[in-house]
Amino acid sequence: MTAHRDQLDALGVAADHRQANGAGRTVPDATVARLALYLRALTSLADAGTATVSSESLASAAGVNSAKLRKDLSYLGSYGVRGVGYDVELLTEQIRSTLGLNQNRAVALIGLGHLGQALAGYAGFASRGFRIAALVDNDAALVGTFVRGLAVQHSDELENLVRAEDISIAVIAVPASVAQEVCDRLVAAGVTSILNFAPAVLNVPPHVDVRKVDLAAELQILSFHDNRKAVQADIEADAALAHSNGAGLSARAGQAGTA
Amino acid sequence: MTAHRDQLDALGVAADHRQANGAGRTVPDATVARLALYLRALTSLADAGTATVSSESLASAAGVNSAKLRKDLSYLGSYGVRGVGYDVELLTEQIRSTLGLNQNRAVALIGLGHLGQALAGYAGFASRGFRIAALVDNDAALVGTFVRGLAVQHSDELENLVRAEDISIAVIAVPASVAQEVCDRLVAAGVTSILNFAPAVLNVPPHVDVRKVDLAAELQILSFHDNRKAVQADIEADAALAHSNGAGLSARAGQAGTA
DNA sequence: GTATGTGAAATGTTTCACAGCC
DNA sequence: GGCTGTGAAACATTTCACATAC
Repeated sequence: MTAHRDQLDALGVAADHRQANGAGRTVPDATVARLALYLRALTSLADAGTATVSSESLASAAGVNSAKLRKDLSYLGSYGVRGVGYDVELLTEQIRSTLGLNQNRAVALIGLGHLGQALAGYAGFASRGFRIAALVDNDAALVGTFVRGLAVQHSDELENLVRAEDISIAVIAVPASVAQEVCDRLVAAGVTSILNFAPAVLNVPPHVDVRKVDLAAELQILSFHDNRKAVQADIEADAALAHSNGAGLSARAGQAGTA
Repeated sequence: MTAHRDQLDALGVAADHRQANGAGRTVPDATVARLALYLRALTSLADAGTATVSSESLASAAGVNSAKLRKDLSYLGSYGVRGVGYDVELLTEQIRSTLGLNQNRAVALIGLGHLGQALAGYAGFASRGFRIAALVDNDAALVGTFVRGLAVQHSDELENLVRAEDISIAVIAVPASVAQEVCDRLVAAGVTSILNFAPAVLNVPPHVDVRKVDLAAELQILSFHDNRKAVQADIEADAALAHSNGAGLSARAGQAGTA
């Protein structure tokens, strides 16, 4: 679990050189995660013909508060105009450049079950700076079929494809039982960033980044909050009851869903 | 292993609640997000026949460090035995109860495109405490078809289904353009927790929680770090070069930026 | 007047390190 | 001896509030 933080903080020498893309500072992780949101909001503003936007309205379009947005943008540099706001096009360009999206990065997608097919067809990838350059599966029935104009290749070809297309980012959408094996092969072939949809912990060397999306975990987190709301509602009902008739505890504490 | 700032709710919710457990403790959001991971790790330990586990090995199975794991578990109460470790079954039960998973919650899934189909078929939902109780789409070609044994209903039925099944959690997997409308209807029908896969910001009243999964945003975050690694590699190459022949800038790899 | 950019304060999270218990 | 549970320190993020610039 050596993390990025280490790499980010150990930049010392790097500072000067990185100004190639206009950003001289180190950008906090929490900020990086939101830049993608701002980008999406900016794109829809641009589509609507807006040329300039205030931190207040951009923040609301992205679903954050304006102080946070301004702080975030300040890490990229000073691209707003006081009393006016931000130029939509300029800011879009700055964020794209900070995220490294100006190179239309090639991405490999491993696993073409329903989820993989959904990912392959997801318009957002193409429109937001990524080109799916390789589709790989080990199911003979899928190999050779075309998904969005690209042929599915057999997994034997994985290493060749990664090298031929100079792919550094891969998406894993295979069953958990084979995720680590696929991961190892990707890393050996030169992939350095992985987005993992399999519900499994991937072990990788320190120079490789893994982000994971765990669908069931997301629901469980919601469940926690939902449960809390139900319990809270019960407590309030009890309080009201105690007030009105001096009685005590509700018998349904812990059983949710009544509200 | 890797962790950016832990990503768990980097793009997370707009909610700030704390739950009172049976004992009255509060569980931090960052901890809640990890409980789901621990649960998954515990389940596979149980399947492997392990009865007791140390914080060290559970942490490594879940991909976190052991101090964090112990701190997290301490918010639930004191369920370990010093010198020994944690009882797998007991701890599983405690986490399930904290997350409110002991009621097999009914979930509605709206949108049965590829992503929706993948979600409907995702075994993890059923096995991890959720029952998909309603499938809804507005495409006439899909209505009446069966997905995993459950009939797809027309979206006109949305409100009826939510009420009939007493659904409080919904998953939105529709195009961004109709996401807000679907969301409004869900909320009006009584849904209080939403997992949103559409790349759109949803506006909801304060009593409703939204978590979002933005697939393109995840890739963009990886892209940022990948880009940084490439730049770093350039810097090191330059340094080496400067050492060996006193020259300056490398033109290598084309990763650095946007001239 | 208006809206950005940013120090400083408040809040949240992770890590450390060790007392306490088996 | 080994491992949990937890205060306290270190670190990271968010919010506040206002000086600064247009």
